[in-house]
Amino acid sequence: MSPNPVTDLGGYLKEQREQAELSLRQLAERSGISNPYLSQIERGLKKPSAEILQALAKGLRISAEQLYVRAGILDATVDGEIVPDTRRVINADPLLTAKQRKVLIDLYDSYIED
Amino acid sequence: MSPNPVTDLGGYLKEQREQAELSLRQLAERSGISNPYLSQIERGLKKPSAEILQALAKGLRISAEQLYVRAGILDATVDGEIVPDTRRVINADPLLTAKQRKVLIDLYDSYIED
DNA sequence: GCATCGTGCTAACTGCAGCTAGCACTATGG
DNA sequence: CCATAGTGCTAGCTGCAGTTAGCACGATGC
Repeated sequence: MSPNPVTDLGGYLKEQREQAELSLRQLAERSGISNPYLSQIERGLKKPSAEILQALAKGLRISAEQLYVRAGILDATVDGEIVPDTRRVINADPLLTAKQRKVLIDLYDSYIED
Repeated sequence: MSPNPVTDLGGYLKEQREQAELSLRQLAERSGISNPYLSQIERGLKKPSAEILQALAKGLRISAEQLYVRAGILDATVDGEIVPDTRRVINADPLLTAKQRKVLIDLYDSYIED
């Protein structure tokens, strides 16, 4: 599935941070937490609360649910969970022209097809 | 949408507990937490972590998501949503890296913003 | 009367999340 | 060569989540 089978929350966070090209301090400031604490979270020395995870998700511009699942406080897709299929949503977006849809879908496919 | 306009987490928990006809100690034991602490949570004196909420949800046989929303660590949104917001779906897609998300979002924005 | 069992609550402690201050290191560049 | 600005990390503290021990009050029952 995922290109990198990261199991731990800290490693996942670090990976996301680096892919977003943010330094520890930058992400910490954007998330409103201290940089030493973020460092400790990434190395698995401290485990953050849901509030912190929410703030980090915001700072990383990703959804909090993902982090909750990683942190083990949300079960991944238990009850008819709505994990919307991105391709379908793009295809159904009325704000896009057919051509734009195709570009986005092609780009998206190039990302997820490893 | 919600049948009962309970605003506070503690009151909501107490309500759920009483509807399940459980005493403080019973729910506390089923959830694996101490009864004084549960008492303080219900009266709003302490605010529980996500782990505790998860345990309480299990003890009450309700979904953790509801409690997370009450606790303000999850945005209510999702299930009532009719037309999913493309930007959000892209941002929440676990198959994408942060960088890829950014590219897609930027491209998407360039399409719809004009 | 007084055991005793159930209810929820208070008091007081422990552990750890999350903080501030500051260190060590590597560029840059004057 | 030293300044200074960036990186991540360690040390040490504070606040509060969550604990155990035990209190006060009502029911039941002998």
